[in-house]
Amino acid sequence: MAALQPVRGTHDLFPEEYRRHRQVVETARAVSARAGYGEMALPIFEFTDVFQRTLGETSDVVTKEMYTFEDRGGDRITLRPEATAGVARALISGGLSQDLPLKVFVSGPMFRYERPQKGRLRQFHQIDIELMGVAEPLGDVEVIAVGAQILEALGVLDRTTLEINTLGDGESRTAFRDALVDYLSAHRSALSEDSRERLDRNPLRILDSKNEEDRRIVEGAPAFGDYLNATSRDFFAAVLGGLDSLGIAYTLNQRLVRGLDYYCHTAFEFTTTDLGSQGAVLAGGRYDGLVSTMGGPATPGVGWAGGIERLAMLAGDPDPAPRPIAVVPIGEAAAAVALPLAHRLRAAGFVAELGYRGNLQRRMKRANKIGARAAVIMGDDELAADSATVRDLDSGEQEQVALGALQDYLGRFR
RNA sequence: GUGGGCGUAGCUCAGGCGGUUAGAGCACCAGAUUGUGGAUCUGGGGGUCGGGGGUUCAACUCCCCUCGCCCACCCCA
Repeated sequence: MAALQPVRGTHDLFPEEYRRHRQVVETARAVSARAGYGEMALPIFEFTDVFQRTLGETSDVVTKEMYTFEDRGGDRITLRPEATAGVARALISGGLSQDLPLKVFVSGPMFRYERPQKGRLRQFHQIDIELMGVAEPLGDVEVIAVGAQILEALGVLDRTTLEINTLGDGESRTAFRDALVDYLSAHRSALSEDSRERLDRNPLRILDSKNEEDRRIVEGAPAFGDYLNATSRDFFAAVLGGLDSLGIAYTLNQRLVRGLDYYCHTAFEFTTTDLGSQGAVLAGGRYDGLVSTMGGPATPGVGWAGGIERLAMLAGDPDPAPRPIAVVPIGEAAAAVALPLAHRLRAAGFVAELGYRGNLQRRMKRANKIGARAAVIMGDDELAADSATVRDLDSGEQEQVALGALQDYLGRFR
């Protein structure tokens, strides 16, 4: 299109819609703060290496989905596709491994170079918490519980399902992966083209295939549970036990997987069926190998990310904005008084709107349109009496009030 | 990246098997109402019919390309 338009997959958020986003972020910030997670800010871009190093063998594919470019100094830069790698990098470069556990809340824009669809933009927004330095299953429980409390506070928990699985520790996962690849290789010719490729690249993902024939084959595949060693089984049992004790409902889903090697133990997603095929609203897991993969000291970690757009679509309307008081002068003498009056009202904590032009009727229409709760009308008559006429725009009743008593009187409209 | 659907006013949409001034509702502006909003009535502004090219005497309409949106696939670190 010739006309000016935003870059594909990006979106303007005007105040009305942005309030829905703020509701999600503010709720998440407040709830996570009660569990001891402090908000931090991260750069919106990093050296490409920061993200690429966390992607391992699948990087060929995933790199194509990153927003990457070369800056003027010739450095390869990537707009962050998620927050976890940035937190891990900050932990390493900030020397924070001396001061664990690290408990942080992050929110803001993320970028992926993908074809947009419902709930999936190129610039999207996430909330995110990370708990680093805690190897105990209690950490997984806390992180999931905070997510559940946020969903509850947003009123969407009952429209989501918590799906959970364990990937076990490294030993278990390797054993399972080998068994799975053996099994699937025997059925290679029957797999879909996509899955034949996955078999080499990211075999666990085949468990999640939407292809019907694939699913038939997957039904006969080895089960993850059979390959878990005692350590892994105990860990998972402890996580589930913690959730049980908190009354957090979950569904075991053995097809819920993560492709990369540093993931281990718990993987979970809060999903919904209300958003088409982009069903995950808040998802995460344990990543004990991440920090060392990036070159830092071995540091366990667990966390999640939630999609703000998706959560905002599910959540109800946010609390309405406070309704303004409209200051309505009639004539120039009154206008000279109205300006400082509106200023004083704002200083006193009122939301005050002073129109910019127009006669009384015009200004009253405007006051109605912006949803003003009351109008403070001032003309020559009121000025002469050092007063203003205050009209309740809901009831239509009005009363003349001395300027000295005005703020007090307007208190009823807060 | 692949496949499908859709682009007409700020918004939601109608329309014409190619024909001269392109419509409605809502929204906006003005007036009825020169010190009173919401309701009603009257009038008004606003469109290169997404963009480019082609066919034609004539294209918003047909054809091709392109951009964008939506849906599914892929991907989901």
